Amino acid sequence: MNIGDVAKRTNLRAKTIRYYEDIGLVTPLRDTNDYRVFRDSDLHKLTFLARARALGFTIDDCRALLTLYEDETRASSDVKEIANKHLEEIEAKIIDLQAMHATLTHLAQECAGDHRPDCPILEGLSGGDRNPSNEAG
Amino acid sequence: MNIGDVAKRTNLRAKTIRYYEDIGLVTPLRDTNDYRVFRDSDLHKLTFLARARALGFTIDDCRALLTLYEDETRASSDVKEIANKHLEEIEAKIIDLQAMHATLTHLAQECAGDHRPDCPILEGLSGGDRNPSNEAG
DNA sequence: ATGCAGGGTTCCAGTGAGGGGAAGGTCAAG
DNA sequence: CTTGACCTTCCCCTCACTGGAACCCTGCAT
Repeated sequence: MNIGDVAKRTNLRAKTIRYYEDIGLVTPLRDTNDYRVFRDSDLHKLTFLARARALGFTIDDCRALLTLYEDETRASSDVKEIANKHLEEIEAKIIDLQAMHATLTHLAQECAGDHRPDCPILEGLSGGDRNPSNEAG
Repeated sequence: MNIGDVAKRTNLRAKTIRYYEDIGLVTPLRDTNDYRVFRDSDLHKLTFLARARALGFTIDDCRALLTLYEDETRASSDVKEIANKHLEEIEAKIIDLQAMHATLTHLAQECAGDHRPDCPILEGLSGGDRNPSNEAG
């Protein structure tokens, strides 16, 4: 199978697949014309990678997960550890974003949003009343 | 004021402040020894930038906000528009992260996490049962 | 045989928002 | 005069790709 077909089946872009080969995540064969030739096993790996990336795992995590995926003697605890670590990072990001959202919503609510220059958003950013992040770091 | 003092007061790193000068967000004066000399107005700008960045605004948004901040004849609607656009982006990110979190939590819950190789997480990633992202794109 | 569209290949450069670190100049204190 | 803490510029590195140039290959119609 050529790279274009693999791209369609995995919903990855050809560029991305080449990149994944570059960094050693997959190693397709080569035809006599230098075209990449993907076996079923390559397709499985790339599908796996696409799903792991869609869940937000870093490439490094994906590499580790792929190694575990291919290791029949793995311990599921190793997989779960990676997953739990990632879950914690996701939670931290959500909390950060929710804090930003709350602060910015508060500021935006107080802003008239008309032709006048008075703007509580700018006042808040310039250090006016409330602290958008942490003042005492 | 030298860059180190400004860094302490703004909670920005010296590297970041130099970068902000590089991309034209601030333009401190220079002493005879080439040291940057920051005026109060520079300090205000950098404080503003630090807060805006802490709220997740991109550098481009920060530049626009800073321009509005300095423009006494601005319309607050221009500020609010940037803020609302950013709020939407934050909301979209939160939704994405929550979806990832839900899927991964579900997979992790079903994983024993012991010495055995059986792992619903890996099965889910390899395309086993549920779709982690969108199957029909 | 030729033309062309639509694959494929490599390589280089850029993204955002800085970070790391080298090599060197400057300043205040002892 | 030396030490250590500053400051300067410069260049490469990050992460996970993306875009584009320049070129080769394939299949089909003419």
